[in-house]
Amino acid sequence: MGGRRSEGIHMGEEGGVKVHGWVSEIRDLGRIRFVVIRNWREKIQLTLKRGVTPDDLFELTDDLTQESVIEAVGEEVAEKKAKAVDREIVPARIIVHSIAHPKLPMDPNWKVPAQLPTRLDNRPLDLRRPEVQAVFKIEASLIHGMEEWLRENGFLRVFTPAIIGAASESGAEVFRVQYFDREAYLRQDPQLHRQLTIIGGFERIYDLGVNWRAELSHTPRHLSEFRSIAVELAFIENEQDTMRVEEEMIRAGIKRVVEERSKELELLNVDLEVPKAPFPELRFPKVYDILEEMGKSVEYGEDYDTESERLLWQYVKQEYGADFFFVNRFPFKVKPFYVMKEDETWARSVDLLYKGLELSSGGQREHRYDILVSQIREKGMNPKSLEWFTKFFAYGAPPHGGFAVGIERLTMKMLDLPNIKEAALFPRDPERVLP
RNA sequence: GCCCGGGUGGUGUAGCCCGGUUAGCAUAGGGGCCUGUCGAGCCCCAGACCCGGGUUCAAAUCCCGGCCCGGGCGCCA
Repeated sequence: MGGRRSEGIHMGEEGGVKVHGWVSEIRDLGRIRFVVIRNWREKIQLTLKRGVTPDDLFELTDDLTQESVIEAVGEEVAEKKAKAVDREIVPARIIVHSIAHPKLPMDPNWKVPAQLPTRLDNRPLDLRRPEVQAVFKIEASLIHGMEEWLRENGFLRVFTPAIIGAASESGAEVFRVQYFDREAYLRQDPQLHRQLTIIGGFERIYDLGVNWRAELSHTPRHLSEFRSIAVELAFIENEQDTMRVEEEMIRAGIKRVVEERSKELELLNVDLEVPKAPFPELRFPKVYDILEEMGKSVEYGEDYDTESERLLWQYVKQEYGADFFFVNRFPFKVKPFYVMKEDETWARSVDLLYKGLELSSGGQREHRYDILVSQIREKGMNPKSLEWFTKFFAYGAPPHGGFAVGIERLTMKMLDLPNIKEAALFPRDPERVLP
């Protein structure tokens, strides 16, 4: 406290409490007036009575509008009569910080629900809703829990570059940026630099950061800008080691949410449990048989589609009662050059799916220089263009692997949100870069 | 990028198929009444058919184009 903000507040000899917030409702009954304020913890009702409350407080609150920002000092009512609030205060003093324009572009009280585009156009007002704030409180706890687990297990947080001089993988579209007199790109994934950090002798790392994809995706599960928690570890036996880390990290994140966000989960009507480990693992080529049994035909050696992901969830739900599951040993031909092959056809390449949605890709990476370069050729790429990356594998690379979990996707599925944009404060998609 | 669906007061919707009233309702807004409201209540007021073209005596309504939005697919986290 202190400074200009508390000027004009005098607690009085008898003391009192000080509250602040955004005006949620004003109910004027003539001789009595109620002003309900909300902040990110609670709702508080200020009760003003004619003849009891000083007249200047009535005059002050005459001009109040919904969403105005005020502070108040007063006596807390011990036996509050107000039902739908956490506290009731009889104010002795009110400070108005900001009068809101009376015509709001949407209603944070949600008497008339707004559509998602309207909400996102007016996101700062939308964010005032306790249900919306709950999503981000939960997300923060989720990340806290995952980071805590990683640190306790010897992982070091690192920052890898967001601007890269060469498109990091084939496939996903990249955003081009002007980099002095050259062209550069925003990273789609911190993948390759995590590997180079491993080669730099950092044995267990994670990078919590932003990724960009310039895909024209119009779906409820894609963002042009998203965050991932990307883990890489050295001296692994095989891809199973990365899977164990991934499932424990996720369990720790969810455990934290369950422990400290019960109020928010209840508000969102979400019944959350920490998933059991190990997560079920499905493997190619058996995946084709499972899908065949479920009436879905996918050509042997090819990748599956979105519908298959949902069918496989249905399968593991029936067989194991699980929402999280791994799919391992993808065909090498559908995965990037850097994955480690198990044999000629299949790779130690692992996806983690949650409720039928891909949450992460990962697995064991190829660390042997000659094989890595030959895999680049096999992909029809020019080894020269990737030399900036591959050359360091010639100077000592340990066996390693990792994964990158999409944070908004994890949050969305955990809370059964209908759209991933609900899990980003200010989401970016092909149509939206403002606000 | 391809395929579907949709744009009505500030917000959310009815009306559109089957063309013709003052375009209805809720909520927010303005004014009034009310001493315990809590989605407060009651009375009054103001406020809208995405843009352009076409068909027609007449278009929110039918047709074409554009713009915007949502969903499905592909790609991926």
